Amino acid sequence: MSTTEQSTDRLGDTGYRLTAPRRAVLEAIAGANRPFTIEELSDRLPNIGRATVFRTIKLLQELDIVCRVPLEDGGVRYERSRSGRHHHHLICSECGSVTEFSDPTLDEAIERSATAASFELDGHSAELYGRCPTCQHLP
Amino acid sequence: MSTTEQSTDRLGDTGYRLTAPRRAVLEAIAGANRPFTIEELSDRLPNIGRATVFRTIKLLQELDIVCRVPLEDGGVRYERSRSGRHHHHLICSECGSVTEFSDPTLDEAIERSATAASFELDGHSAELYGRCPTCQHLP
DNA sequence: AGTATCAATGGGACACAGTATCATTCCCCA
DNA sequence: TGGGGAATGATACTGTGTCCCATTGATACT
Repeated sequence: MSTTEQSTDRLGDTGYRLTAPRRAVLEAIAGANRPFTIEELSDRLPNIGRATVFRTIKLLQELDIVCRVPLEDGGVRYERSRSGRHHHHLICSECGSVTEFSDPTLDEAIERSATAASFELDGHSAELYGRCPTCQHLP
Repeated sequence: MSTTEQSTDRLGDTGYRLTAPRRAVLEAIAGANRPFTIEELSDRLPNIGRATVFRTIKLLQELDIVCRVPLEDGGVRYERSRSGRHHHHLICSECGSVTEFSDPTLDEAIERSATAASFELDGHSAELYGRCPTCQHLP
């Protein structure tokens, strides 16, 4: 079963309607080979309203099908979530690639920090910026 | 010595000019009692161009006098940095307060995650979202 | 299958964050 | 005290995201 099929199933299962625009967005995301902006996505879907693209991406984030990737310069890109679960990002400043990783010890350290400050933790974000293995040896 | 004076000194020491607009921004920041947006800051400084407010905040971030606080909903606020050093944020979703904290074990966990992925780390961000001690017992 | 309901859409206006340009100003040092 | 260069301000522009509202269409019910 393709990832697009998995995602449409997930939409249906959660009570959301399976509309043509949503299918089109899912297909465009499946076809993207690197993190994308909404503008890029919207340009690839000229028959679909920009507001709908935003709404669909928001929905897909809630379903953990897509994740938001905050860049070091304040910009934002989105990427299809590989794991569909909680994770963090390694973001290469050279090639822009985004790698997901999960690390329980990192999450534990975050929880300990919150506890130490008597803070009731709801969620967190952690992004690591640097150079991926491929880009380390370039100028 | 006031925090504003400390900051103007820091500007002078680093070779930046001490101009009237920069002093005004520093005073407005010192007078802010909660994290602010650029719009709010700009509104409080009607005689100062918006571009200058942006430029000054960017400069103050580089000098670790001000820090950028990314919110859970994607919005951004800024706050005067208390420590002037590397730190993370505890952001209360109830009252919007921002608490700085430093935790070497958290930074170490981040470094270990990068190393495990053969990633050359340049920087990172980590924000914790939840409820501060004061807001935990509210409805 | 036919239809009613309400979620979803499209398109434009709007809000907010941030940058680019460029003529003018003014800080600082010699 | 004057010259050079950094800083300013006004405006235009880009990008991200939301709001509104009339219209469409997926789903459930008969």
